[in-house]
Amino acid sequence: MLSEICIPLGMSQKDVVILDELIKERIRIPKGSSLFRLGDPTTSLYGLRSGTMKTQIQDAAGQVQITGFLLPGEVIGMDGLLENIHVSNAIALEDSEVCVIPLEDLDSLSQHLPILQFQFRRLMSKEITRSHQMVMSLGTLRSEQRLAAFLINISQRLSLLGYSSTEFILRMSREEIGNYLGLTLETISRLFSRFARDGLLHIQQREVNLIDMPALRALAGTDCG
Amino acid sequence: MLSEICIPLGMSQKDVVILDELIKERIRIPKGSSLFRLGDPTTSLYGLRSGTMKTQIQDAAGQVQITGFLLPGEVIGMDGLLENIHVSNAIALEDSEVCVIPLEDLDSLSQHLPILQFQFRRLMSKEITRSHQMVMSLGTLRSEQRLAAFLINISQRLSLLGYSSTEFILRMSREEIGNYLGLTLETISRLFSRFARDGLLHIQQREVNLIDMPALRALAGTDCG
DNA sequence: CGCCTCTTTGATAAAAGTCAATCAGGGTGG
DNA sequence: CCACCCTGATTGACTTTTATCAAAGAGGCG
Repeated sequence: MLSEICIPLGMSQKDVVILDELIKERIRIPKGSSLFRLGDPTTSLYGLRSGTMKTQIQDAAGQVQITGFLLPGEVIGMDGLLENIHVSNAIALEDSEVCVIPLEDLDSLSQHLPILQFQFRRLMSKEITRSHQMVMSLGTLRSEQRLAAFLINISQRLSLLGYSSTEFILRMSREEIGNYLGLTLETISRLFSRFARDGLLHIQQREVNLIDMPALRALAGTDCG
Repeated sequence: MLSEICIPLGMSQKDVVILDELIKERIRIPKGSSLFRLGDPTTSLYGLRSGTMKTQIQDAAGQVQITGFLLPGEVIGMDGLLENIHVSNAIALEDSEVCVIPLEDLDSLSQHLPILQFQFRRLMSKEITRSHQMVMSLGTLRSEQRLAAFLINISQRLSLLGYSSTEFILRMSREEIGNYLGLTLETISRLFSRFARDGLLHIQQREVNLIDMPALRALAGTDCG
C-alpha cells in the first residue's frame, strides 16, 4: 500500500505486492532536520510519504541553492547514484515521513522485475526534465513570471494529491522561495504584495488563495516550470 | 571500440565486447541539423562520437532554452525516457557523428549485463547533478561568474578528451552562450572584452586562449558549473 | 509580556537588458 | 579577384529590473 505512493505508476497488482517487499522501513524526519547530507553514502532512495522536504546543493564557499521542494509521492535521492555519494542535503520543511528503498534490494529485484527498472528510469528522466524546466525558468523568465509559474506548479501537484488547487499553505519561507527561484526574499515579498493588490491571489503569511488562475497562467506563459 | 567512447567507464574487456553489439549504427549530423526534435518518439539514446551538439527545450510560446552543450563521449537523449517522447531538440553545432544505442537492445542486454544498468543509472544521475549545478549557476552567480564557470567547464571537458585546456574554439555563438547562461549576447560580448582587457584570456572571434586560469577559477568560485 | 524570526515596505544602487549603430569576416556572385 | 552582402560581434547610451541596505510590523512561543 505504501508502494502505491512511492511508485504510483502502471504496475500489476502482483508486481505491487512484490514491490512492497522493497519497503522495509519508514523514517520520521522532524521539521528542520536532514534525511541525508552532502557526502553521506547513498544506500537507499526515499519515497516521501507525508510532509514536505527540500533538497539543496552547496558549493565550497557554502553558497546554497535549493534544487527542489518535494511533496508526498515524490522520490528523493536520485542525484546520489553517480558515485553512490549524496551530492545534496534533504531537509524536512515540516514533520515528514519517508519510506526507505534500499538500493541493494532495488538492484536484486530489478533483475526479475523489469518494470521496476523502467519505472526508475522514468523517474530519473522526469527529474532531468524537471531540472531542465527549472533552468529555463531561471534563464528566461522575469521575477513575476517565475513566481507565477512556481505557484501554478505547486497548485497542480497538490491537486494531483487530492488537495485544493487554489488554497494551500506554503511550507517554505520567502527566503527559501527566493533562493529556489534565483531571487531575494524581498523580491518575493513584494511580488506577493503586488499579486494580491492586482487581485491575482490572497496571501496571509503562508496561507495562499489563488483567485485568478487564468491571469497567473498568462503571467507564467501557460507552461508550469 | 566505439563503445569505449560512448560508455567509457569501468567495464571488463568481455563486457565491452558484448556492449559493442549495442552499437549497430552511426549517424552523421551536418552542422545546423537536428538529431531529434521535440515530440519525436525516443527509440534510442545517442553517444556523441565526434563534433559538438546542443540540446534545447522550448515552451508553447516558442521561447528556447539551451540545456546543454555536448562534447564527444557524452550521451544524448536521456530526457526522453519518461514517456519515450523527446522533450528537447538536439542540434549539431558543427558536423557531428553519433552512435545509436537502441533502447530495445539496451533493455534486453541489461537483463544479462547488470553493469550496463548501473552504467546508465550513473549517467542519468550525472545529468541530474549537472542540471542542478546549472540551476545553481543561474540562481546564485553573477554574469561574470557564470561565464568564467562556463569557460572552466569547457576547458576541463576538452582536457579530458586530450585537447588543450587553454586554447580552444567555441563552437557556439555569443547568442547561444548567452541563452545557455541566462544572459544576452551583448552581455557575453562585453564580458569577453572585459576578461581580455583584464588579461584573463585572449579572444579572437571564437578562438579562446585562457591565460589566467587561477583568476578565472577565483571568479567562478572554484566550482565549475 | 517580551523576544525572536519572518515579513513587509521604502529608498537607493547595481546589474543586466534594450535599442541602436558600427564593425569584422566569410562566402557568393559578378 | 574583388566588391558586396549577410551574419555575427562589438560598443555605446540609456532603461529596466532586481538587489541591497535599512527600518518597522506581525506572529508565535517560552
